[in-house]
Amino acid sequence: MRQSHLFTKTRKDAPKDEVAKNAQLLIRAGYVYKEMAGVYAFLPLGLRVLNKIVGVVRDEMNAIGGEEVSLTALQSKTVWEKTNRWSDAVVDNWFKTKLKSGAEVGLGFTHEEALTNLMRDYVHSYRDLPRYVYQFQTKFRNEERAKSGIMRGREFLMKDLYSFSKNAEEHAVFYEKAKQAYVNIFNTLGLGDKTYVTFASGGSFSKYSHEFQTVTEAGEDMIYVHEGKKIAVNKEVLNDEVLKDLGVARADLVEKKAVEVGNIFSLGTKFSDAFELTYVDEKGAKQTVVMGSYGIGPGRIMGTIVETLSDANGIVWPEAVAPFKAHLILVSGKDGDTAKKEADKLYKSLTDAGVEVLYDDRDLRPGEKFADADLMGMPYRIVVSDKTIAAGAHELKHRATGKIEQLAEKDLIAKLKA
RNA sequence: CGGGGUGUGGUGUAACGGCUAACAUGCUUCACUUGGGAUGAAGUGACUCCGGGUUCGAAUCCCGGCACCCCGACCA
Repeated sequence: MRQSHLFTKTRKDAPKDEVAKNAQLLIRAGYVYKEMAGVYAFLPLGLRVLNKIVGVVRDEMNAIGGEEVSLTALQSKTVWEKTNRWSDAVVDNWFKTKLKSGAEVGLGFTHEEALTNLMRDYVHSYRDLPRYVYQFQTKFRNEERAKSGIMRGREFLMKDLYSFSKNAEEHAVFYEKAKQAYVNIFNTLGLGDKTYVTFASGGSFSKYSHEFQTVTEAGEDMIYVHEGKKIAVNKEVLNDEVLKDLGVARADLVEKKAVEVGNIFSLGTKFSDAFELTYVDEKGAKQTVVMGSYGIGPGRIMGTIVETLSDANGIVWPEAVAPFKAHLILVSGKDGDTAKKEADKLYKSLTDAGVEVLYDDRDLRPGEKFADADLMGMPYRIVVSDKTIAAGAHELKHRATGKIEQLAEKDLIAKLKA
């Protein structure tokens, strides 16, 4: 993409009402726009990042047998009354509104009820199970206080998968697969080193649930990390019994601030009981479906990546989520034409080779372009100038390390294609 | 929801109750420049969040509202 075709621009100053680093950088670099507190629009670059994250998550969900759907944001009162979660006394962050008819509807903050209700139409026999159904959907939560930029909003994208299994054993097998899939996701997204499988409260159907917590000062949770085992315990469940279960000593745990980027939860038969989601087994006996839920927030992950990986000059995207792999910078020479022709040519060669390139073809001085490139954070920066032409090699700079390489065109393309 | 704070050109800031609301940046035009947000010139752009009040006079003081930020609580 030619940068001259991008309607967003970078800015030197962050708006004064943003304190969170993720929001400051994402707004300055033109990735997001703040509509109101806790509500952000994704601009062309930001949407590309979000979609990259979604793609990584989708691949892993499909790999463990997920089937993607898209449920509705509008939710009917009657469905939620079956679990008593329509009540404002029980759930205090509903966004509720009314149809013209006067009927009450809510904007979904999660979808256990909706999907369990839906699945009754399709699950009748043991032959229909297990099923793993997921979606990427905008959730609405009327938080009393939005904060931390895009990391805790009132409207946000979430991947939620729900598992429907015949029994606890079958559920447990999938639960472990989902846990591993989440580990894979955070490794691919560049957060693996800082993300810990964290033991948290399990509710009434299992002893523990598992959160995926990424260590960052921008987080809201306090966790106790065991580096050796690469696990952690949420402060809310830290006690002697838990330590014994995990086989760790309190002295080996280090307290850290972290943000919950994903969580997996065994639901047991809580929802299947409420909706009478049952099936008939091989012997003709009626059984209740055993469920689990598995959430992950792509927008929150995007904010977490910015919080944890950016530096003084701006954002540093991991390759898996960068909107473009490379940022091609044209430095106009004295005649203003030679370098442009060369950069145009390289841009075409790279895009023809399938490399995602943002081409800064704007008529600006080099300093401004370099500053923009650092701020926007593509993994690789290529410069084409009279200097590089004279040297007969392209200059490739790694955003994360600052390392600079001189490469012939074919080597450059081969490297970026990889 | 409790507590604290802030609302001034697009953005960041300034202005004692008193001159035509200032500076920087952005944007437009011209010149110059082209490896780290250069330089010069000329322009553009604000009912000082909204509504009331006090005063000869309000960006400034008072009351109400709205918005935003921070701390805490909450986060099924």
